[in-house]
Amino acid sequence: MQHETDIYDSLQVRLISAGFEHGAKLRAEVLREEFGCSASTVREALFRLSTVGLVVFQEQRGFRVPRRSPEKLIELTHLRVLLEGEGAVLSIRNGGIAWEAKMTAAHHQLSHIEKRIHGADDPSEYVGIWFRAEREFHETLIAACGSETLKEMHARIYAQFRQQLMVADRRFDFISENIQHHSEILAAAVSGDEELTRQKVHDHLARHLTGKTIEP
Amino acid sequence: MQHETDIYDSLQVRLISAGFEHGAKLRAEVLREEFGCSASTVREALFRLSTVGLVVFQEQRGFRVPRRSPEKLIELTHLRVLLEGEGAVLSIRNGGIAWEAKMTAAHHQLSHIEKRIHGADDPSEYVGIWFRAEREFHETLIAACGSETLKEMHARIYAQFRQQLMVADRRFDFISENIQHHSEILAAAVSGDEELTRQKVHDHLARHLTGKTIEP
DNA sequence: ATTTACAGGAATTTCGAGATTTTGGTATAT
DNA sequence: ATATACCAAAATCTCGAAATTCCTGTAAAT
Repeated sequence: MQHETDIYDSLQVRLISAGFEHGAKLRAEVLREEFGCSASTVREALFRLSTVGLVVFQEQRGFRVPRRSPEKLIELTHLRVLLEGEGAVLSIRNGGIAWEAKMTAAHHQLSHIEKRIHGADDPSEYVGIWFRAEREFHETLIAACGSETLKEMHARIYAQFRQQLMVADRRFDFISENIQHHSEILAAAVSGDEELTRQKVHDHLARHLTGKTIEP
Repeated sequence: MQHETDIYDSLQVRLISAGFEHGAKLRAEVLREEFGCSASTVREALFRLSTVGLVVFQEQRGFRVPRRSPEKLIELTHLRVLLEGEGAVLSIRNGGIAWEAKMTAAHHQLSHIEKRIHGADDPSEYVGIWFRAEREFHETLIAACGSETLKEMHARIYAQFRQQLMVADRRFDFISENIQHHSEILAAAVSGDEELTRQKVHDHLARHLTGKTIEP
């Protein structure tokens, strides 16, 4: 049996991985069929997603996928830099060897995938797997920060960030840059240099701070 | 007619201003009567509040007011310092004269109330009005940061912070300290000294970073 | 005495229909 | 031509009851 929570999760995945058009209307009656449940159940899930920012709710006029906007992406990027930088610094202080090990593991995994994408003819088939690995890497970076609240908040910002970007570039033109970025972040983190880590996190995301990432 | 949103707002207010016991169960059937609506409507509001962190939801076992915990308060304080510091710095850069004017206005209002509390026999009657003024002051501090996302996030953290504290000290023993803090923040902000402002925001909240603010 | 099994009752979750509101199109008036 | 008023279709919101799950206290078994 499908639970409300399953529907919530399922919708969340679709919302951050190009499962819907930007600005599309989300009609509970329609989604109902897909999940084989009643409209009110979908409605509840959508309501929750709206407080998370993945869905826009307007009184008496239903739910929508948020529109893409350069400004929003800039704001989200700014917050990612802030939260991820802070989380990384705290992880450096509290994480110890165990965290460093997890970091290198997560990086190994990610860089393996990124290298394959780099040499692939059709990178688009890697989209899903790359998403997971990249998220895992960034979550590991702040995993030892000691604050569940910070991690939750980061997860939300990350999700909205992804939703805004929505595989802006399926050809992965940025991938070779990214390989470099990720290993620099790893190196800085493991070396224990707090300010350098912050800097590298910033540099990694800097291209989204210009407002030129999204083409209409 | 009462709208779902009204119920949401109403519950939010009660949740952050001692309207419920910590850890109390929130039964939709019970709250239903209070609002004169159906249980499902209350349920939806509670669901939304759960994604905001003001209510804890557990599958198949309903809703609760979050328990008080020193760790949580520390985490929230840490994030407040981070977000409010960042927001203040951005406001300094973007706010201009208009923002400085609003800051002095908000501070004037707040300090007026705080001085009255300082000299009052029974300060508890000022609780509500002080809450509003204090929130207004801190919201104004970041009002010109230019990021709606940051402001939203700060509002959430602030609400959870208040919920944890829940008028921990109704006698306002801290009030004279606070008067000092708030004017130092104002002075630093208006002077345009970014690092000093960050520092003053930190100092203002520092006593909540020790884990000693909440007594069981 | 402690554990397990089994009710009966209480709370939660789901559902679909009815009430309310918005939307879009058509007619009328300025 | 533009604006306003009105109406029907469609979508949203609310409700109370049915279905499901959890909880508590009692009885039986180890």
